[in-house]
Amino acid sequence: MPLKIYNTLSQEKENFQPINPDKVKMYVCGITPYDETHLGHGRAYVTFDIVRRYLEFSGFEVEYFQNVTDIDDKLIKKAQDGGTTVESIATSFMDSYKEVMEKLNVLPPKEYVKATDHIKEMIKWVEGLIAKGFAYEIDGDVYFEIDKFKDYGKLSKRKKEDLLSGARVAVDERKKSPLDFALWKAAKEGEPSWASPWGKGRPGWHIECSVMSTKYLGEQFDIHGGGRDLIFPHHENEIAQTEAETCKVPWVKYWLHNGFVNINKQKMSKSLGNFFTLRDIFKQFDPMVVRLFFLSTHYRSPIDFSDGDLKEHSVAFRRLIASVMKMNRCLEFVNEGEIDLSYLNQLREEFFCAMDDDFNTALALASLFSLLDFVDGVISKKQATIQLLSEAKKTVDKFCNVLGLNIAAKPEPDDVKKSREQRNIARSKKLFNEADEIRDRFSKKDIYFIDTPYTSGTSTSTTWFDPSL
RNA sequence: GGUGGCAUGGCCGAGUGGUUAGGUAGCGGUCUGCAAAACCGCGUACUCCAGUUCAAAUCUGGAUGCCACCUCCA
Repeated sequence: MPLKIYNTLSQEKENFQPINPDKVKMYVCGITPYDETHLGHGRAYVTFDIVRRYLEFSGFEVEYFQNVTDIDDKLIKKAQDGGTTVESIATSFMDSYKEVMEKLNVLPPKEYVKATDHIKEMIKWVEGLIAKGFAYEIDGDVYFEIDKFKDYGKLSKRKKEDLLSGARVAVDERKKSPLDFALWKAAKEGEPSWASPWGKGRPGWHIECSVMSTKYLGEQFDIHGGGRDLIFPHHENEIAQTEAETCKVPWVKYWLHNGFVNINKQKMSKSLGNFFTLRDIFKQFDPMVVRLFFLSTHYRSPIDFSDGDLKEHSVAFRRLIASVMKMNRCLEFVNEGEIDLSYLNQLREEFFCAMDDDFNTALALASLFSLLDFVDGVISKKQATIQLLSEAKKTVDKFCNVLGLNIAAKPEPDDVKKSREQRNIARSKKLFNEADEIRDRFSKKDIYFIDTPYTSGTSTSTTWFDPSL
């Protein structure tokens, strides 16, 4: 089954065929590092991490870039209020972002490209648009003239008239159309600025993505992603200015947008005060639990967040870890033997079908859990074989790798190992009080001993696991 | 007002024109000394109305409700 991807541009799932058959070029709108990384960022970048991982798994070489908007109004304001510089704020929140992403097991892009490193290219680009008649300057500001670009609205499916009637913004009378957007903004007193043909100023928000994505990926590339909210105006404007400048259509072949994180069915936002940073959430929940929570809903649907949901996924994640540990341990005890692997093959097929269908991770998870059920059942009936467990393990590893779920077994700490063995000796001597005491002592520390039916001489296949990272 | 989307069992959440999603919670039972986050069994759900069809929760139309975007935002 070919990979199908929902394209916002066509509003349909399309068979995925990159421009170059072996290589996928992908650009995702990154953050403006003016505050802590929140749940919404987590969802977005986990989504595109899945896209990237699955494309790589499917045999493509993926070239993935993400931008950093390290100059903008919010950063300027924060710097002014805090008596510090835009640069130091941006650097520190960017570091924090990278740390959080690493915890979520999000693979880094090839490069995080910074807007402020590309000012010259942006100026050149704006000059080009003016020369081609798509842009005009007023008092040091440069605007893109919407009416010159015929396809305006093709991504967000909006007509200019509709946009005009619904406009909620105060209209700047100097602009030719209220919808014209800034390519270059004249500097106000005390703002960071760069010299340009139109005086001191700084780039508008949208131009950086056009300039940097085409610089690193070429004038046409495969995938451009971001949150749903970016469809309009950000991505719409990017298309206008890019296709106007390069005359190559389409600029981007597949547009992907992830759904939002909601709190009680409402969009999470600062103004509503229903805002959660990942750093805070990680104090209570393992990052892999958060990742599992994201994966349990299709990436384009809104996902409602609550404490209870994370608790449910904590249980599910523990179960996953417990099964994996059990599998590993039993592998040391079981014998050779032929066993029918057709069910495993079926689950593999289902898993990859699900992923091929626009990255349906929620459905793919069902295959993962069915596999755990199957293996746990076989173990508990004492019918496992080396062949089966090693195949199952390989499969679980593969699934988890595609999903970015980190299930790597931690080395067993010395005290755990010692106590586990001690407990087994106690059990063999039928000193059950002592055995139970040991198990209870560790379960209080969130470390669990689980017995399985396999034994070999005096040793037993009791395993341990610690569901935290 | 315009545009897009959603309504599924206690909760979360996939999906298909007729056959078990899955997770989680609950109930009953089982094994192993016990325990388990283990095993076995248990829920015939799909907003409402009309239509298409042999058959619709799945397609069409309408209604109702909810959400998002149209302003910085993942």
